[in-house]
Amino acid sequence: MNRRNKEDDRNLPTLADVAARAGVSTATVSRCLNSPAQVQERTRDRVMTAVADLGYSPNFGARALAARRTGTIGAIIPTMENAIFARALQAFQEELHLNGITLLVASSSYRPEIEEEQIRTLVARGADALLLIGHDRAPALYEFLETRGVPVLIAWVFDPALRRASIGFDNRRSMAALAGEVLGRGHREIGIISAEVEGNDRARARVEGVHDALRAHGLDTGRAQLIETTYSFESGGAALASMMTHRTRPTAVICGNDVLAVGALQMARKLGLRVPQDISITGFDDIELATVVEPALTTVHVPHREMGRAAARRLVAMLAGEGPGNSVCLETRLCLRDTLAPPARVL
Amino acid sequence: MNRRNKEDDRNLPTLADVAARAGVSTATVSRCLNSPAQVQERTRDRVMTAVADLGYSPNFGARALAARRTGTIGAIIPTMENAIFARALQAFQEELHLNGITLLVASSSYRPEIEEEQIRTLVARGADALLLIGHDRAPALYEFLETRGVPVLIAWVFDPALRRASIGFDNRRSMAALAGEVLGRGHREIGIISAEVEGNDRARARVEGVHDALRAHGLDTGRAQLIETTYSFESGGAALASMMTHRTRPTAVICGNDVLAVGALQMARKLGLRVPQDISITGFDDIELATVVEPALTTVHVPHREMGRAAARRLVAMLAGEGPGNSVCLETRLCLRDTLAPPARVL
DNA sequence: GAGAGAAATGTAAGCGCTTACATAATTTCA
DNA sequence: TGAAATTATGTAAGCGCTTACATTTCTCTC
Repeated sequence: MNRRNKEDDRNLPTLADVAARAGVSTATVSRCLNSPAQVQERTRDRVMTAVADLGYSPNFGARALAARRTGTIGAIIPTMENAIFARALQAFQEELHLNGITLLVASSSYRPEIEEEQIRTLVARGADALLLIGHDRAPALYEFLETRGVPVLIAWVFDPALRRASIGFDNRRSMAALAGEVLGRGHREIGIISAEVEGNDRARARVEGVHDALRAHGLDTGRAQLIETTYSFESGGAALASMMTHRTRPTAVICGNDVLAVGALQMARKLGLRVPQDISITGFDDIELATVVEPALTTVHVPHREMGRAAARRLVAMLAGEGPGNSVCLETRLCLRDTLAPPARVL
Repeated sequence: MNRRNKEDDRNLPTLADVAARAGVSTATVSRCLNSPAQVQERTRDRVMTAVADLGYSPNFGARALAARRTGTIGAIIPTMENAIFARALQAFQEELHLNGITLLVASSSYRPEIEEEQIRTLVARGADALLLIGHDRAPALYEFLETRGVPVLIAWVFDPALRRASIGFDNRRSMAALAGEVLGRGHREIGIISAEVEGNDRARARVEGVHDALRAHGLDTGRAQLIETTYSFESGGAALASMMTHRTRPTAVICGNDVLAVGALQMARKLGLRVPQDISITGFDDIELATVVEPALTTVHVPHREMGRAAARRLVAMLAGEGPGNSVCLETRLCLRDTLAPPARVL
């Protein structure tokens, strides 16, 4: 037996109330709401009037219980404060909405243990499917999702070697292309400022991309000074400052993302270095910031919005029973702007 | 009778399975999960072992139906692409998570009709409570929420005249303070670039704040040229360009938010105007962009994160049965940086 | 206009949990 | 030591929907 909270004594109308008022069975009302085409127009009108009169709105729990799905999809991203995730998430949500699906959101702050907890939480909260960022996570988690029958789509990465459904871009190849531009301009002393690679396959792939480019130029990967740091302007700045204290100062600093790059850019200025004459700096992502700073940042454009939209469509299809299908690789685009130039002739 | 999707033939363990395995009743299992203190330790251990062995996870619909609450709170914001909303939402979500509550997210794209639809959707999706931005919306919507018994908290604004629970800041007074600084430096030809005020009480209040300041200086409010536009760099730039074609060109342009201000700033540069020597520009919000642009933007700092966190706490309290309580007014802070200076002596 | 087939509607059995109330076990204390 | 008070557990009645299947009603076709 159920009682209602003392302060919640209202009695919301139920399907049965609507049915009674419209003079039909509850099944008919349910059909009016879920597959109107099945119901004769005259009947439907009567029912919809009753719905409106009563101010009826279906009970979510009951519906989810009976239908065995909730019409919600969960997304777990590192943080919404990062514009790229926020932007993709916005597109993702808009597209889900078009399909009558609601978005459950959680964030992991780049912490695997929090992400794991969030995955379990969202599943327990009835997420019919999940969008996750990157492949890196414990196999047990994938097993858990598998046994629960929750379809998962991995975004932000494209790695044909992994068989999971994913939609993203080739972090490694994109970064290699950018690094190729840097090396092609004659830079030999390279610094890399990366997000922490532990549990972050995107960051790792980008670093590897730089290494690929070095190798392609016949250079030793050990030659590039690598600093891993947290995601913020300050960290980017601090990393650059630290690099400049080294015996071999880099002539170009390749950053794992635009935020680190802008932080580095500002620090370079503060240190009296001219960009790009004294030092070149590159980013990754192409957030708005990249074109607002002076000089405009050379970076890699990632179609975040498109990725969010496509991810939503894919998940909807997966829920509709289509198999996971192939992984999708979106194209990135080099944005050669003003922070990259050949190194000064001097040494 | 229910059938499962053909491709979904798994049979997840239920409470009854756990109960059977642990040799207790379903009630005891339920208690172990929801109020463990009520169960003897020995029994609880046995139950938790069974839960782990079976990989049990409660069915969300059933739980929501029986408990008459979902443990989710919905938030509807204009857009996540705006860093200020993303940031507040991130803090909101983190705080909710601490309280075991999951976040449902929807966005309205600043469109009242979409917002209304989203409100109804989130309620139908079982949101136990709602966070909304601003007061402006149809009374029928508030009535709907009232009859459904869904607690609502309004964020981003503080208006003691309205009796709804809210947590925000005084947009009008904050902007009046900033505009006061502008006028105090001798500017008399003022331009205002605002977000569209229709259905946006924050934008309206900010414009009124500028008017307040004008009046306080004994000036006619009609004196300020007002352009309403959409939220983007481009719009801000276009608005500024348009203002500069007027017969009386403003010596200071007060923008409704930082994004418009940065857009205006870049356009000013493009037009060959020096900021702040030829023209002063101010923003509102203090997003990261404000300190990254050159010259750094004079603006109003809004404690977005704090607002998000406090909103979460408040809603949790409301769900716990505490009344709506008083509205909360957070303090903003003037950030006088480099885009504001006295007007050139020439005319 | 009878019979077959299609379309619309009704019947009722769960979905898997929570919790009021009943009952059993344990503790307390005079 | 036994009655009362306290604590732990069990019983079972829903929560409000969806949908398989049964039934009724309509539409053709010959």
